[in-house]
Amino acid sequence: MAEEARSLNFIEHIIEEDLSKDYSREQLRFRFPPEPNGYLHIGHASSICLNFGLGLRYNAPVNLRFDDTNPAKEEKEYVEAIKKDVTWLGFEWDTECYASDYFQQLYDWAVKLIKEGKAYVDSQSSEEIASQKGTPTDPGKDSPYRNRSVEENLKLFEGMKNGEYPDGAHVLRAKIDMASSNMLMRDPVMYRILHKAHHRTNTDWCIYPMYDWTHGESDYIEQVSHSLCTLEFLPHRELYDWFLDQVVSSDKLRPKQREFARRNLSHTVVSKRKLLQLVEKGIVTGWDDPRMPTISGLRRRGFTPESIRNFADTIGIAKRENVVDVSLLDFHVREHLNKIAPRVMGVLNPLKLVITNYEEGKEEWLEAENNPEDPSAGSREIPFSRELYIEQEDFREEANRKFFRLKLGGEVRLKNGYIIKAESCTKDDEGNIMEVQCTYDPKSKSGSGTEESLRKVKGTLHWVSIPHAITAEVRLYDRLFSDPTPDGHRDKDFLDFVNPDSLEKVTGYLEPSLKDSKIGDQVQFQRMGYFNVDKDSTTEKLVFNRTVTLRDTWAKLEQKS
RNA sequence: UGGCCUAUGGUGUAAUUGGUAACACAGCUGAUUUUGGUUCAGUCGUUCAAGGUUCGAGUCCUUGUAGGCCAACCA
Repeated sequence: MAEEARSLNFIEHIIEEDLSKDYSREQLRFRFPPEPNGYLHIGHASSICLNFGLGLRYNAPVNLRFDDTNPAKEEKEYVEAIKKDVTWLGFEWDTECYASDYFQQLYDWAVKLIKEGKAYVDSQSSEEIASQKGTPTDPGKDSPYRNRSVEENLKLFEGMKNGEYPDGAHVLRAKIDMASSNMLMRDPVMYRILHKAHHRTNTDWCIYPMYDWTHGESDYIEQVSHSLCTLEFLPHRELYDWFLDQVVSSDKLRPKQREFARRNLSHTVVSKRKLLQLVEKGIVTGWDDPRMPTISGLRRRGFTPESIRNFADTIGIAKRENVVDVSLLDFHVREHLNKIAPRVMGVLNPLKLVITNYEEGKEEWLEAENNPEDPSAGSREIPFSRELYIEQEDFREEANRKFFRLKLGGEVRLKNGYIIKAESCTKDDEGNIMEVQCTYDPKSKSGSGTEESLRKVKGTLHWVSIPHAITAEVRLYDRLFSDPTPDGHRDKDFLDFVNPDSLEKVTGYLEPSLKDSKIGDQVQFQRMGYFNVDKDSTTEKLVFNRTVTLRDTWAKLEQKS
């Protein structure tokens, strides 16, 4: 229903047009083609949501294809991590494919090109080849090996395949046009020699196909109808089509490459090289550090698949450059977590509060609803006693009317408990407030229905009973970079913008119901934000991550004044 | 001294394909609220520039401007 109300993005317009002309719905097929050389990040999430979203929309299969043509960089470990991330996001691929499964077919086609005089073995060094390539404004020069005979090419290529030559001795090049205005058409390399074991084919091959030669042909083999990639591949399209021209038969579907702009997120970087630097320099603890923009980092931080999918849907897809504000991602997690996260109370910056007219040693169990957004979530009981913790920020000796919290002589409600009045406070030698003494109105108990309980007081504070509180390590995260576009400055390195305060660890005092929390559990610490239980948690020590704060209009007010 | 892509509020994306510039976020007001949360109501503000075609242009044409991509045996 909602889907029909949504307007189409430009890719969907292309598909609709194809459908109205020469494509049938059954022919639609998509693919998500990561190279297994690193972890997926939020940018990949957009691409995943685009391709799998299209699959869902058109009821078309989507392949997960590993573009594994460079054994120097790729590992099985990444394959597994990628599969886990895609699955976690909530998508199901039709077929798990590997470009390496097509090595033989690709080789056979390459032989065909050689026979047709459309490919040749070049025996120069990569430097020599590069120097002949020309520049975007100057045409290139033909290689001295460009006109080798078919027989010689065939023999050399087979020798390459059979391991008769060392790395770099020869390459196979397509014979296209050294004067093309498109650099990629200047006799691109199709194969290089690489005596390196592959994570799937092991040492079966010592020549490996290049991206351009592999990608379109893989799409063709899998009969992918729309091969979607990012804008920097636009110049590759001409070559993609040229390679396809060499093998396509008229009774099969011919794939189309179309390009969209990659989504950039403010206050973050996504290039693998830069992410790796963050890990290697110890700025973060690993690829799944909750501050990382990797899928695994976001997962650990407490982001939900739904929130990431909604985010991707909202930002959409287009062809212009963009920097999406992270606050939009925050919005989507809050939106989802607001619906599903149970409310609990936890004090992160404690200030002792003593209720002087509350009987010493007495304890009461107060009923608290688990989620006002979801009545079916039920309620639980929380202990109340004479000595409590509240947040330091929730008490001031003096404050103006805008301060809806506790001040001397002022009243406030303790959430799910009683209305209290601050009477006095004690300070240490330096003037720091150490304790607040207050009185409570015994008839004002929440939910008791008495006249006193119905009284409106302006502020409501969360709290925790000191004798009942459990402690936990709470990790408070802030954005990793202080600049919206850390890698967008020519004169400065992105590392110059690392936010030194992106992680703060505090001890939290939590209501005892949290004692049996499991790794991954998500809760809202009322008035503080959404948190989840980190994988570092043990039975002895709970560790919480703050996923995101609550919207905080008070903090904004404070900042202004 | 090249080729190609792009240009819509602070941000991202739309616009029945030439017919009232809309949606979300952010911002600001107010209401509700036992979370300064949520929810609700309202508000702010936009077609890169100049020409042209047309009854009518964000959309088509021309010129300009700005930004991006292209010279890995990476993907």
